[in-house]
Amino acid sequence: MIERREVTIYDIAAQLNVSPATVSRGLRDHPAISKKTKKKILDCAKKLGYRYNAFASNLRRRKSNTIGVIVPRLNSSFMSDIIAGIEKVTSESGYNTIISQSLETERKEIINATTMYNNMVDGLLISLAYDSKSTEHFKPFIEKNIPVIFFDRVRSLNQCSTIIIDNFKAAYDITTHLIKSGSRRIMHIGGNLLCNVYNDRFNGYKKSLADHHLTYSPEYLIINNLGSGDGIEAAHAILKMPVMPDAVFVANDNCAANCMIELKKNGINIPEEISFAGFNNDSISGIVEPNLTTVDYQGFEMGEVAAKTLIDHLNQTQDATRTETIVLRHKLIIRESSMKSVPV
Amino acid sequence: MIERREVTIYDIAAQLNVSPATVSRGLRDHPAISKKTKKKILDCAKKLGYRYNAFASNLRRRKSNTIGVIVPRLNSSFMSDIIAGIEKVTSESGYNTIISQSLETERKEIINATTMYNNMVDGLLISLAYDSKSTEHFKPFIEKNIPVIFFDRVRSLNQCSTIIIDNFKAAYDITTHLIKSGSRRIMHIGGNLLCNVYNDRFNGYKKSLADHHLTYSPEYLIINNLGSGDGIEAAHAILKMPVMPDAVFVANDNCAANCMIELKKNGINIPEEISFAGFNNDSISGIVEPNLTTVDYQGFEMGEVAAKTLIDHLNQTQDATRTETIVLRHKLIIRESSMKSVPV
DNA sequence: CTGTTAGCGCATTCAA
DNA sequence: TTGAATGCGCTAACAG
Repeated sequence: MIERREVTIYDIAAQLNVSPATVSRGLRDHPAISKKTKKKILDCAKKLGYRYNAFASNLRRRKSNTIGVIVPRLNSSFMSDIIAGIEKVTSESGYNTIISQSLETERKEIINATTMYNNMVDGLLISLAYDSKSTEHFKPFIEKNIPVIFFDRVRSLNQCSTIIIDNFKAAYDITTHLIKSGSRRIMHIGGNLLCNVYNDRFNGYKKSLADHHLTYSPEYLIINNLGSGDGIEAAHAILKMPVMPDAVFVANDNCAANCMIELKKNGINIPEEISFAGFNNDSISGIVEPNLTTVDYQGFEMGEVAAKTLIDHLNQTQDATRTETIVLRHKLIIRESSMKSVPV
Repeated sequence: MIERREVTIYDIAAQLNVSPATVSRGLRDHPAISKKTKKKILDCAKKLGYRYNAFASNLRRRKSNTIGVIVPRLNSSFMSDIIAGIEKVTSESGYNTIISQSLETERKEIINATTMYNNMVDGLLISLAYDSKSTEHFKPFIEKNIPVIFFDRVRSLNQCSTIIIDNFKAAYDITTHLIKSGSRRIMHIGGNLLCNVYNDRFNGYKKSLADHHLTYSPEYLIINNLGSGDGIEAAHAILKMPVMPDAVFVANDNCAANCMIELKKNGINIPEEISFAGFNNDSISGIVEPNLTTVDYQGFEMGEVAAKTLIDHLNQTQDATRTETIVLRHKLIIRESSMKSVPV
């Protein structure tokens, strides 16, 4: 592999008998350069096969013009929407975006955060890993005044804004809906309670039970990773219960759908015997039969808002310490899986 | 915002009365540095709040230690698996990974490729956008001897390896299966035929028809974007046909499931009246009723193989021009959606 | 095992 | 409107 030196602004400058400074300015469309020289420079750059060296520029300017994004996984349509929303805003504002996934482990989250720190992202958008407990890895950012914004899976941290939905209320409402539809023994399948999202959903569920004079029973609680397999396992656990629940509120659609299907396969009538409700309005919720009652919230919008908030922080040279919590709206989608024929 | 100078290896060197070179080496765990000095350096670095400046290093070394990945969308579980596979391999080999999505447009693909080029990725892994026709944006990489590897959605290009599955054969086999199960009027819903993946599937389908003495009829072909909505639209198109097909082979599961459900809602019996087959073995295929016959191929493995191939290219200083085409295995998953009760 | 030295390519201040 | 000069922070010869 022949390692030739890169074509630089010096090469262009030499060709054109101008100074490197002029070339630098011309390339970046600086106002104080005449149209004519600008054109000459651009043409020559193309001719020589010049490529802009982002490292040199970043090193010199001590910033990267890049926003870092860390998410637990990229594989849900919800996350993908969020990222599309983020990218829309950042690219419109002239930022690059680098994305990485923690695969739900704190270990990888820390590595990713460190890499981003060393690559001098101008700001960080993050949705936390399942088992992420520490916030140490964000300290360096905060100390250097690099804004960190949490979305969806958040942790409260001074100096950090957060973008969320009202998981408590959504869970409260969906549980209430199940109760109003005639269910009394309502079970919950949730995720790790260290995670705000699942903790809030769990608490909303409990509160609704309490407000409707139903006793919460820990036997009707399953905490798992909310994957497809977990849904199937949960179904078998339910089948073995001495008294089965008459409704299940699951903290995500994928797990809910898998659990429901497995129960159906085992002869349970949905929703007559057991009603179901999920969360996220994944496309699967409209495919599974009966269609799944769920909570809809807009990932794309969440991404946009997170990115906008970050860019606002970046632009306000002062008052960068202001912290906000933005709560986006959600809505209940009632479908057949929770429509018991039994009247209230 | 107070802009203080960064803590550098010089600061550490000064504190410790050693040379910057020693610090540089100590930090990077160079073998020729005594344990003791190494420890001193690490401690001091921590004390001063030193951060490694990746730009300076990259600038100096003229490489980034980073692999770029461009995919059409991040939102399928299949893509997410691929990326997880890629990340596994690259991170084990000490590379960073930057991911971006083209959102199925050539425009964004070009922008992303250029950004990666300017950020001096050491190699590029790419799955093409739906409407990507040009290959101009890869030329600069090839000229600079930066390996570009295509996976799944590929285009043949000198100097570029490709990782694919045998879409032709998979489609051929699945069509043959539909025929053997008693279907005669087999329809195909596919994606943009500019894309190898969809083109091959279409041709495999046609070939199987021909080999089994069935005539291919363009009226039984729908080309769309294979989204959920497209599946529903296709269902309505089918309902309006003077003679409905008795089987549909769809180029992805999501579209297939949506189409099938919509037909069911309109009173069509699946698979008795119309059999269905999809592609990808998405989780949706095991949820929809009847479960969807499909083609399984391992995204994770594809990601791993793509990344390994790339890293091989990077490591072989010579013979970097060798190009390979790797075909991964796939397998048919036969489920109820294609099990007509009608015997052959 | 450690130090000296000289850039990597660009942006920016100051001067013209 | 342009040029000269300097340094961002690190690494890799080469020389001890």
